[in-house]
Amino acid sequence: MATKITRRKTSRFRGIAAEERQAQRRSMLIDAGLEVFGTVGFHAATVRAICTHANLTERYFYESFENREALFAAVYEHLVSHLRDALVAALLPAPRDVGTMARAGLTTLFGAMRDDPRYMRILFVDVFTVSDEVDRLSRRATGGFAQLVQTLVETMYPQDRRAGLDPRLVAHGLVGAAMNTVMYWAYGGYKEPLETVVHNCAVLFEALGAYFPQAAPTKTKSRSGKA
Amino acid sequence: MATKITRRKTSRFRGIAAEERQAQRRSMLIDAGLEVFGTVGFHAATVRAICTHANLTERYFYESFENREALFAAVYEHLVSHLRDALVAALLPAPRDVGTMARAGLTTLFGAMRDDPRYMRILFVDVFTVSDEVDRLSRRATGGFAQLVQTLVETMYPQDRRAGLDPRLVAHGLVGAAMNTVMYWAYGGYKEPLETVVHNCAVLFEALGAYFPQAAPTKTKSRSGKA
DNA sequence: CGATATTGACATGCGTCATTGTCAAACGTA
DNA sequence: TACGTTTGACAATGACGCATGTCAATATCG
Repeated sequence: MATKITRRKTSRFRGIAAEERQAQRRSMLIDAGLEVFGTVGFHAATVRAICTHANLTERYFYESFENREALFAAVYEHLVSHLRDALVAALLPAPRDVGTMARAGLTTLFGAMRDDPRYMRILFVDVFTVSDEVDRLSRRATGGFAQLVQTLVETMYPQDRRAGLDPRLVAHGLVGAAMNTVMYWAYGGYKEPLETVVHNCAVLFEALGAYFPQAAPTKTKSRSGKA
Repeated sequence: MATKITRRKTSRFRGIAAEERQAQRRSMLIDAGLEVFGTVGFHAATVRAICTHANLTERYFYESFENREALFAAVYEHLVSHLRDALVAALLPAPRDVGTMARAGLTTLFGAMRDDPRYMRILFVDVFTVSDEVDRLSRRATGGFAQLVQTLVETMYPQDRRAGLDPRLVAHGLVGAAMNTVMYWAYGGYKEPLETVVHNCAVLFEALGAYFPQAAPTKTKSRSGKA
């Protein structure tokens, strides 16, 4: 063959480096994935539809992602980290009070769901049906949120006040309450004001904080036999 | 062609009437649907696999069901009505006390989930991703359970004690708590005893019963500012 | 300008699965 | 026994979608 090999450093196209162009395409695909997965659901989402939304051809899909499942995982992680950041930002400056913190967190989460209903479909519905691997991903994520709630409860209330309760179970219960509340809200078309929904969910957190059935509160109080 | 037409009434095969045979096949398909949908999930379940499990050929599938989705709907309704019956049976004889009734109901539901984990996959996971029609089905079903909880709460506590709360929202929150609790339990391999899980979930019901932030309880009690 | 890199539109191969159809064997009844 | 019914095994068809490949048009840079 030809002995002379012309090796050219291209690396720039429309003024943008190759690496950055690729990163942009990946980002566009994640946006498109959010749109398509979040509206028609994972199983009805075709690679073609995603690429059409991203204004890219299928070749570029496989440049950034192994397959449809991999894109879903990326979208999912994207949303989770976004929510986690927002949650932390909302909780850090809040007063160290269970009710107030619950309201701050729930306001952030519920607000995000109302602002972008596509989140819900991805975070709470499809994620469990994509694959075992994505399922594990979601366990870690919701476990992380439950961990947050658990830490909050454990910090707020000393050991002796929550005797007989398993903080992990309670935390997952509270997380489930929030999830189903927001889903009900969404299905009804977000009729109720955000504050109302937050309030009705936060009450569960507050009520638990005020009520520990087997507790030995600071003030002597007869433990009425059965709960 | 032949003028004589031999019309024979068969109607019996292996001693069973045609109608009953068909009903049996339908029932076997529902059982197989529970097995396959409940293990690999709806989207990975093929008609062939279902028929294999039912010991029937594909022809008989379409004799009883329009398509895979129709079978799923039938399986779903089957499970829901089963659970509803069990729940009513558990609640009717129970004392009219929120904590006790919650425990009775949760014990029934959680026990059913542990006895047959396939239920969970169908009732709480796949049902939202099958189709819009099945989705509506599920809204009605969970709405029914929430209605039950709501009625319970409204009966137990008079209007003035739940001022500021929307019973529908609270009920959906509690239902979500139960759902996520049992899912966490299942994912962990049902390590904790049933009573423990029930207790940690029932506490949410009880706590709410004992705590109405804007309530004006019968006994005068200083409303200590924050929870 | 000319060579190469990059892109976009589209085609192709491949496998899977739903759904219908074929056919012979087993069965029940006259 | 003889005939129509019921059943089970399996083939045929057609649609769909993933994943890869082709090719011309456009952009970049020496």
